[in-house]
Amino acid sequence: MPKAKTNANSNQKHDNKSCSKSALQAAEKHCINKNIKFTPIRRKVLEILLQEHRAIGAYAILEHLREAGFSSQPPVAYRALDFLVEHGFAHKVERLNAFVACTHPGSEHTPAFMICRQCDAVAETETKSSGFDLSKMEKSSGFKIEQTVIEAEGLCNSCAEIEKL
Amino acid sequence: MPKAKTNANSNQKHDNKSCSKSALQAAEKHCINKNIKFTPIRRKVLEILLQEHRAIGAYAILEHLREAGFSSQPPVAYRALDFLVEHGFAHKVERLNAFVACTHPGSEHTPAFMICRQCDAVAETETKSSGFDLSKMEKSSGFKIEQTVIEAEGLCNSCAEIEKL
DNA sequence: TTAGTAATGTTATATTATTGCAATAGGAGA
DNA sequence: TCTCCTATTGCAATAATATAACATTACTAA
Repeated sequence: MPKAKTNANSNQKHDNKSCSKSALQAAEKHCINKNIKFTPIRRKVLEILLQEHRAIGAYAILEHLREAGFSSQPPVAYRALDFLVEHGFAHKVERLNAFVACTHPGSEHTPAFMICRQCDAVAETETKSSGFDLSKMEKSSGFKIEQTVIEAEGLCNSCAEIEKL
Repeated sequence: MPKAKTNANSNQKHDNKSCSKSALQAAEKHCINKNIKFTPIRRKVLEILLQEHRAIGAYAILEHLREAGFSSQPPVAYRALDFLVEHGFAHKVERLNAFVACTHPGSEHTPAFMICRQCDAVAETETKSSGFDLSKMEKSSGFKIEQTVIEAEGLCNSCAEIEKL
């Protein structure tokens, strides 16, 4: 994160508090069902991502952890993030070397991101519903796809409007 | 580049020497036409990428530069890479934090990459011919796409064959 | 020639990420 | 309960990637 912008998505009205609360509960439930451990650190990191509501770097997460009284050495954040990404509660945005909470965890999906270069908002969409057909690429190349990174950078709706003026 | 593998694409027979020579000449010609400066450093970095024939990190490039008698401070490599990427002679593979020579420079295109996790080969394809329809995503979201990162990770044809045995 | 711009050289430092090992916690079976 | 096993956490060090800032040189156009 080179530039630290104040408030991504400030245009969109959105109740982060309650949204993040229910997302945390959903994650908790999911972990109990799957018998995986949603430890305090992991929970806290997901909470941070949900509150932030945009992509943030591991070291920004560490700051939040320190403020919350957790240990704040880099591996703490990276291990929690690995866990969250592995289990689909968060994604890494490669273009930004940053992490974002998943907007529809639990279900298997191939995420695609739209990153606004102006306000840093990161919107997640389903790959399938965005006109991407990975199977086509697999068939024509013989390459066996296991994971994909699909990220578009540009201007979000609001910022594009502003730029027009 | 965490793992340093010996020889990506060792399966594919390919004459790197002559291929890179003609690619360099093409780049040279293109720069003359467009009146942009293809300086010795920039040329050398492109040559390194072409010879390598896979994605390599900036610091690996710096080693090659040092061996070739060029200055080898990080900015040297990053500036040359910025130039090459900006003018379409190379691409950055975000997933690997590494760079690769473009396989069809000159023409406007939106590249997509297929990265083999086994042999580190990186194959570039055209986004359009791979079943991606970015305009769909733009229309449905109102997001104005300026740049895209499309990278698939998995097993290349050869490595998938080997794994079957 | 000279002034302006682009490119390079160099030092330092920022940012992102991992390794390795010790300490601890929590669960499964004797 | 005890003990073993494994997963998690704590911590120190360092690796890997990338940029900032500024001096110097080279090229270019008036």
